[in-house]
Amino acid sequence: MASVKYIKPTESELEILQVLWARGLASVREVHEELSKTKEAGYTTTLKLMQIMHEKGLVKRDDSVKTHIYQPAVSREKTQKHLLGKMINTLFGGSSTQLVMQALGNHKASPEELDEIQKMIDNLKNQ
Amino acid sequence: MASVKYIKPTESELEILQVLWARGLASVREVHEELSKTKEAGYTTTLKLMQIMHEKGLVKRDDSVKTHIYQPAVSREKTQKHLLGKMINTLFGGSSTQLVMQALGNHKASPEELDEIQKMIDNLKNQ
DNA sequence: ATTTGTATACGAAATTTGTCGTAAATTTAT
DNA sequence: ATAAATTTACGACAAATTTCGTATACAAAT
Repeated sequence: MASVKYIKPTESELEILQVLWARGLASVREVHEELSKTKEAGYTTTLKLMQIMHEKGLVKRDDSVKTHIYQPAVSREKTQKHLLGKMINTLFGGSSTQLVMQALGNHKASPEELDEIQKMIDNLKNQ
Repeated sequence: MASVKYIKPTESELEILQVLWARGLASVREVHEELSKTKEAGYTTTLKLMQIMHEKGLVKRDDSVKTHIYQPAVSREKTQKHLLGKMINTLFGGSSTQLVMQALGNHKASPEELDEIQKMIDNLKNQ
């Protein structure tokens, strides 16, 4: 059982992963254009970050062509699970309920979304 | 309107804040003892971190006595709100519902807690 | 063929974070 | 009063993160 160590993405790496998760595949240029919308950064900075992410195993890439094509090597769900778990521990005293209440209170959800959550709660109760 | 810039606590700083939030007041020694239960670190490391936190304005302290007494200068709620908001944006594509679903799915909540959440949802709906 | 543009590779610097050793001050114990 | 223990102050270092300049390779355009 070769346990694969979880690699915690940094803040900047998460921004890049966001783009890759949304698009599936992307070149450095494409990722950089996307990030530029909300952030000031040089092209080579993005390039370097993505190269490091490749070394770490956070992304895969096809470098058989001149313009390398990257894709995520870690799933969005697993990353969410890890970081959420950590946040629940270090910020909400281990109580996921506290986190949920805080999230619902501060960040408006639509009635449809609330319905969805309610359904999930019903499911959890009937187990 | 002198806008006060929000200071993002680091991982280690959050651990210290956790202790201070729980106790209200504490000396470096007390914080360090608490942290030692789950973590290996030297006393002066904790001291240094808390001094830096004081410079940053994350904690207040009474240094009129030999053993300085620290207390949090930022509220747990505000810190939760900030970091949660950031996580929703960088990891859940801006959807608090996604985060809530993920949290409920992965981190078991008791029936009582589920009731509590349900009540909150009902409230939000009737607005 | 030469120029222009785009891409990667690489090294290096600046920052941040976490770590700890040592000195100085002060309190407590002998 | 002296020694031992505790505490703060301070500097320095190592690792991680982020940034960018420059060199090199290669493709496309002229």
